[in-house]
Amino acid sequence: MSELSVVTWNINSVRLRANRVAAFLKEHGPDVLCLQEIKCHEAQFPASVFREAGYEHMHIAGQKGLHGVATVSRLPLEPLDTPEFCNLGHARIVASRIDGYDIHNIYLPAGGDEPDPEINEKFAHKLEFLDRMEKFYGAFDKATPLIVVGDLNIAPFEHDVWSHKQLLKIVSHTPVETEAMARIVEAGGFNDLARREHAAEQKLYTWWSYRSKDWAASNRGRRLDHIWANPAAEPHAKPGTYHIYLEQRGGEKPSDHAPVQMTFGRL
DNA sequence: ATGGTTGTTACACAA
Repeated sequence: MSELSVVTWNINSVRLRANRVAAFLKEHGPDVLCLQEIKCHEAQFPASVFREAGYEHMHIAGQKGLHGVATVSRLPLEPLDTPEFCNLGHARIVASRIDGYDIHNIYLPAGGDEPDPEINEKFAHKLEFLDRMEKFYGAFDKATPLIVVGDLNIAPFEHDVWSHKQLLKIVSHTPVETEAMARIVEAGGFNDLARREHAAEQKLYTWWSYRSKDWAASNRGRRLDHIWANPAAEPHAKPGTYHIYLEQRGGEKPSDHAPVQMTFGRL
């Protein structure tokens, strides 16, 4: 095998959607699946479902009922130290090395409703998390292939939201957030692979609110889920392989996020 | 402009 396909998916409870995930793995067979919002402890993670699907290697950081991330892999996985982006001890990051790539799987804080750190401590937490990411990735060795994926809860560009104008004061698309994200991308030398693959004018969404009668008809989405490659990894990201599995937003009991995939060459 | 839905949990809260 000469390729390493990586999928990131905010699953919004892995226990509730274990069967959906297993069917997805059976149909599409990515090499690596990075899940966010597993919403359970490590011990409650449905590991047998993944093992039976051929994903024997797992790195899980869970907590009771909230947050939680897991990276599962067909290939051997080496757990790495967890970058300390969260100052509240949440299970929001797992770092793993798979086939020579460092893969950081991140669930960035949503940040609450009010985009003012003075009155909303969740937003302050989000900004602190972003600041720590900028410092960490600025110091990260650019020669080590690094892929950063996850639900970053920010839609950075105009066409990453259904209405730029209407969302400028909505958490996930405020200038203070999108500018912080731009600084992280700059510091790490990252390439936002969705935008490497698609023109800036093309609308791209990976999340649609549950609070909509018909998510597909109204299509008021945002691109919150990301796949970034640093300078050592980006040349190995295969052109034309970026994909959003829109159909996973449909069907019975979907997550509010769709899975997103990119394929890399084996190092 | 407001309220709309979902998941985990325990009699709200986070998203």
